[in-house]
Amino acid sequence: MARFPTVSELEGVLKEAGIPATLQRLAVARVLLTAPVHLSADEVLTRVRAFAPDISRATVYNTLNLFSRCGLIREVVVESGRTLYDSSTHPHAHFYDVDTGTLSDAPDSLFGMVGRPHLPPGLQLEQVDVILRVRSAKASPPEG
Amino acid sequence: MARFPTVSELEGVLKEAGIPATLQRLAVARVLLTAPVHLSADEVLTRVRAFAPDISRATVYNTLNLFSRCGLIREVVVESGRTLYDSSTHPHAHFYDVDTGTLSDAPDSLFGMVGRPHLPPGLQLEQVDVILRVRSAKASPPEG
DNA sequence: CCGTGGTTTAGACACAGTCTAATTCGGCGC
DNA sequence: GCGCCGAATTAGACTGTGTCTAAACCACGG
Repeated sequence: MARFPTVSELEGVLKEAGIPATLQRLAVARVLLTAPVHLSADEVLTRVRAFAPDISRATVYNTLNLFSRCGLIREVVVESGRTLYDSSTHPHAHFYDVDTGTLSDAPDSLFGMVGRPHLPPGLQLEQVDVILRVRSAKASPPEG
Repeated sequence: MARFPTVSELEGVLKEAGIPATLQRLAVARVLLTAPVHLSADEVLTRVRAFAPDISRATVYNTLNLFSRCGLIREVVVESGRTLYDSSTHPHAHFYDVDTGTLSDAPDSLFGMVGRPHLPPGLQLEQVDVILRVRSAKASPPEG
């Protein structure tokens, strides 16, 4: 997929994924599916409330898991207790800035290893997570 | 490093890493550094108590963070709220079986992409995490 | 023997995420 | 329009990881 859907296309996107559209789900979709973002569940909740003020935390979590299971978004666990949700589902690596906690997509050139690594028999590949942990590093004073 | 240290070598290993040896730390080291394992903090705590029955949870967490910071072990966050500690610190990819929750080391051939990907300027690479999420899959009934 | 700095400790705490049981919603046959 | 039913949503309790704090402890040097 190349383009992000517009708001009016969201209902179709959910349908196509086999997900009955509800107001709450459309609100989550609007936050996560219409532009490239990396958000925590909590940030999603906050943003979604702009469109659906009464949505509950549980519903956001349910919906995130649902979307993730259906391949509409991608879960990225960057630290223990810190999960981000990525609009982009196509295989790609991530930069994670350990100082700022910022996640960003890495250029495809950094995702070389994938293809189809031959696995031990009986295993089927679900997903490949590649996280390049970086430091934005203003600190490198010694060694001068 | 090729071999895992023996129990009697542990004190030297800690010294070399700049870590004052204590009974508690030696106990943790014994569990994590003398053989290839992938353990959660809780599993470490349980096993450590075989050698140091009165060690506290806080100390185990402190020590795990300390060892990790000093490059003696490696933290692998496999799921939100599930962190495993790996005896092996050399760069390598992991298999994570999402059904059983088992983590295992992948052959080096699967870690092709590394080397030194040229990063955006001002970023310095801390660590590369590659997790191949697999399913042990007894379920593949249709498509027959 | 005492002081000092690092280590350990129990328990409180913070937070992400899940679960449960009850309510609400939305479509459908009547 | 009315009532029904399964699905979706909800509040709030709950769980499990991991951190924090303040006190106790320990080893060592003076």
